[in-house]
Amino acid sequence: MNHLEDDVPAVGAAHTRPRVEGEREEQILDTTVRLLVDLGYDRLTLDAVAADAHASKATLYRRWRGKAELVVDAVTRAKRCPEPVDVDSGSLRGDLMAVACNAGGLTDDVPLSVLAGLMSAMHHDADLERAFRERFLAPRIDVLDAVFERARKRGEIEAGVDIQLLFDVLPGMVLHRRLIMGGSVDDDFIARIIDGVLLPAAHRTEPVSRRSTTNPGREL
Amino acid sequence: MNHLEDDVPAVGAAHTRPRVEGEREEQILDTTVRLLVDLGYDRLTLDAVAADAHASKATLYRRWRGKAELVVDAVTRAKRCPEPVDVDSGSLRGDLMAVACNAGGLTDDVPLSVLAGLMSAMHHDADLERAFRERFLAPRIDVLDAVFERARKRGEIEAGVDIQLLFDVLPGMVLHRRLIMGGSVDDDFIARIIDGVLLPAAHRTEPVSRRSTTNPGREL
Amino acid sequence: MNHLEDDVPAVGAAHTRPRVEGEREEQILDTTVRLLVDLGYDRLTLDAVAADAHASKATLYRRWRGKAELVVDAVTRAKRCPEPVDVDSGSLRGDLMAVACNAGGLTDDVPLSVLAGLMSAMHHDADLERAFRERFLAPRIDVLDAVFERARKRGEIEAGVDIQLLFDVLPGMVLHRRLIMGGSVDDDFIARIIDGVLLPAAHRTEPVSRRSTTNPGREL
Amino acid sequence: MNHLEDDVPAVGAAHTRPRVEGEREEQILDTTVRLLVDLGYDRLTLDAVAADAHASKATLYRRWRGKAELVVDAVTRAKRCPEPVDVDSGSLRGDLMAVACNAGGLTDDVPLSVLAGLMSAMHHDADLERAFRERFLAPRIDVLDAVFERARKRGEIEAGVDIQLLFDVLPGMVLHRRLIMGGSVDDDFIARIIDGVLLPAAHRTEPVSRRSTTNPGREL
DNA sequence: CAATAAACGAGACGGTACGTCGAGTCTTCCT
DNA sequence: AGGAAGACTCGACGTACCGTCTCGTTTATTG
Repeated sequence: MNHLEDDVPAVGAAHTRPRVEGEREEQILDTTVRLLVDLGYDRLTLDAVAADAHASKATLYRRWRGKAELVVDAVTRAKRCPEPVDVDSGSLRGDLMAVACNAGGLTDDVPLSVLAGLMSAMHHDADLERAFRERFLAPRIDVLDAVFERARKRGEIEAGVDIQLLFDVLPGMVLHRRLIMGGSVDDDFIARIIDGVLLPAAHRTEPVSRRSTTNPGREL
Repeated sequence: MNHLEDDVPAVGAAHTRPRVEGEREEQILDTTVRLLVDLGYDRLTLDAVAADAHASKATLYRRWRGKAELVVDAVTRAKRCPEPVDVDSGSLRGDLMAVACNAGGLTDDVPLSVLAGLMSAMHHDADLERAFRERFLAPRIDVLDAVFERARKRGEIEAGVDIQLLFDVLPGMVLHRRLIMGGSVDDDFIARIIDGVLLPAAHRTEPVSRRSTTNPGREL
Repeated sequence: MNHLEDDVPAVGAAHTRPRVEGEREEQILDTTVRLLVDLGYDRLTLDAVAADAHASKATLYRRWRGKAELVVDAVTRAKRCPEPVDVDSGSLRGDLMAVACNAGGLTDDVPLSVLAGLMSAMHHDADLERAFRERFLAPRIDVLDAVFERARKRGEIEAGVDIQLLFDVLPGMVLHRRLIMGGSVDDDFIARIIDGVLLPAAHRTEPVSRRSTTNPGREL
Repeated sequence: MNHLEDDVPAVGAAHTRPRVEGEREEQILDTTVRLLVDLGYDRLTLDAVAADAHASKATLYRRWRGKAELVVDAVTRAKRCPEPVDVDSGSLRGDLMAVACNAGGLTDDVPLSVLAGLMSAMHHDADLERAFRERFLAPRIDVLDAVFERARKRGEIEAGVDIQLLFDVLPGMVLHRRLIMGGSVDDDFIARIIDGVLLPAAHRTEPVSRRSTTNPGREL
């Protein structure tokens, strides 16, 4: 799966006919995202993308390995699907709110519902999973990692706290609320997660004892 | 879609020929689960189920509206897919461990990968979503609700804590770890979630201050 | 295929519930003929017959071996499908007209279009072919044979004429006109066949010479 | 149903890949005819044709509306199903023998058994009937018409004789003998029809008297 | 006159073919 | 030279019908 790597330089583009270098590719990706929003992942067909983007299916398969890769690329690179941006607000809470609620964050509708469609495909397609991980996940992971690292340096995270564990809290809860429980996720819900779950876990002074599982008594 | 509703108990059962009432239906569901584990949701075909269960496709479509419904029913009712059981261990921690790690809990492989396959289908099929919600989700939600309610009565959950928020923590983080991050989830990971995130959020004595932010929005 | 033989005595029939003896059987056959006329042979389904006649499919298959046999029996025995009757009018021409144009003759619509449907099935089903031959064909052949035999005795058929050959003329031409050419067949057409083809062939005084096939000269 | 009309000649033909234009189509038709001979019309399945011709069912349904249309086209155009040829032998008898006994004539096995299978379908499908009539029937009718016309000009057909009536004699009697009576038809039988029935009807000098009937109807 | 066995309606079942649709590959034609 | 157009193979889909089967009921005949 090396199709997704060759990010064409987009050489100023032709004047009359939009070749598939850069400009043309974005049109296809935008079409894909638009159809994706309208139809959902599994009702999206490559024939529809081809017809709608006035592209040939051969062109699509020349650039992308298949539906899943195209969608990953579309969700990653399309104009309306911005990259997450890391903003140093000076506090862990502010950083998390910024990451989660800005464009490219967890409150966006498109990536989440697309995620649902890709999940099953990823399980059986290593290339797709790698592409998804590298192109969609990695930037988001990097941003969140940076946020937690800054917080650790600021002393906002207690010493014994496992940052890897904190990592799953925000995206995991949002995912569950949206995809499983079918609820809506807005900035307020994000704030409640941060204030009610994440920060308490980051701040806890006395580590919870793990003495016994069956009859731990009252103090845990 | 009322196929999933008519749960014919068929306790008396036929003596000679195993009609699809009860016994036969379970065979089909078990076959479905087996193929599901082997192939995954999207590589599962109804032709394969029919052939493997020595059933006719017509029979499958007579009972279930399609692949998604069959899978929901299979994951819900097949013998190897047990219902979650609520065990009162005497403590919130013990209850959560029991709920998450026992059969039918969050560490089972089958339901999670199936979940991934169903998610996209659910978005466009209200009947399927309802069936999934009522048959798969509801019992699990009920158990978790009961666990939290007992904990609240025991005083294990602080007064101002939003239990609805705590609800998403465990399944959400497991979901994220398994489906998005691709990690494995074992009892230890569950324990770390409970001890490191959930219980601190339930216990927190002083609400986290909200003064330290550069971009607080409207006092969120 | 012995189902078609047991022509039930129809013992006065019951008073309340119409068993499949005699009376009930005729209802089914009549339903069959009605649907046959409406739908044609290949669009007729046994489910439809069963539903329409308020009979069980099991009942149908208990009496008849399948669709083809049922249809043969229906066309043969239904009230609206009378047997051909042999009338001695005193002349070959009169007899032929009577046989062809009366009820049960060649101008009836039902048997001919049903014939079309049965033909292909007969080729691969010896039982069906036998049933068709014995029940539908035999009585018609017998009548026609009798007609020609009487004509021969009367001297209406020349000495050297092959009666077996004459036999095919009338039904064959009607069949061709109706099924292949798509034309309609009425009494006048029958008369033209008889007068223009059959009787000349029966009367011919000088047998046609068979000298040469490629260059026979003018006289043949 | 215009699939059967666009007879792409594709004389130039591709040099590398045999598209379905022309060459590929013929392969499918030949496969169809071969299976048709082996299995008969009603045991022929499009799945078998597709598998045997290494074609996709989608391709079959893209070109033909269904089994019946495919078969009509196959019987009409396949290499082993030649068109009837009109040979002027100099006499009516010679012409008829040539038409009936040569390739594409009435003694061929394929068309007749196929005919039986198509008949019922034609009754309910106007498109199919039209296609069959135009593609299969028309050339055969034309040839026979030409034969009779030449005979009329030669004076081999008496003045008052209805040629349209003569038309049905040969194919009708063959049809009846083959499909209904289940007999075999060889060149000798054809000759007997011609000599014993058709030519006497064409030659008759004195119209058959109509006085000898007890039930003459309205002077028919 | 009740008990019993046969025959019934209803309709689910396994099987097979149907006709449709989407994925991914390939060729032709056009710019 | 490279893209649009679209036909191709493959295979799963969901539907329809056939002929078989079981169920529970009704009927006609026995004990």
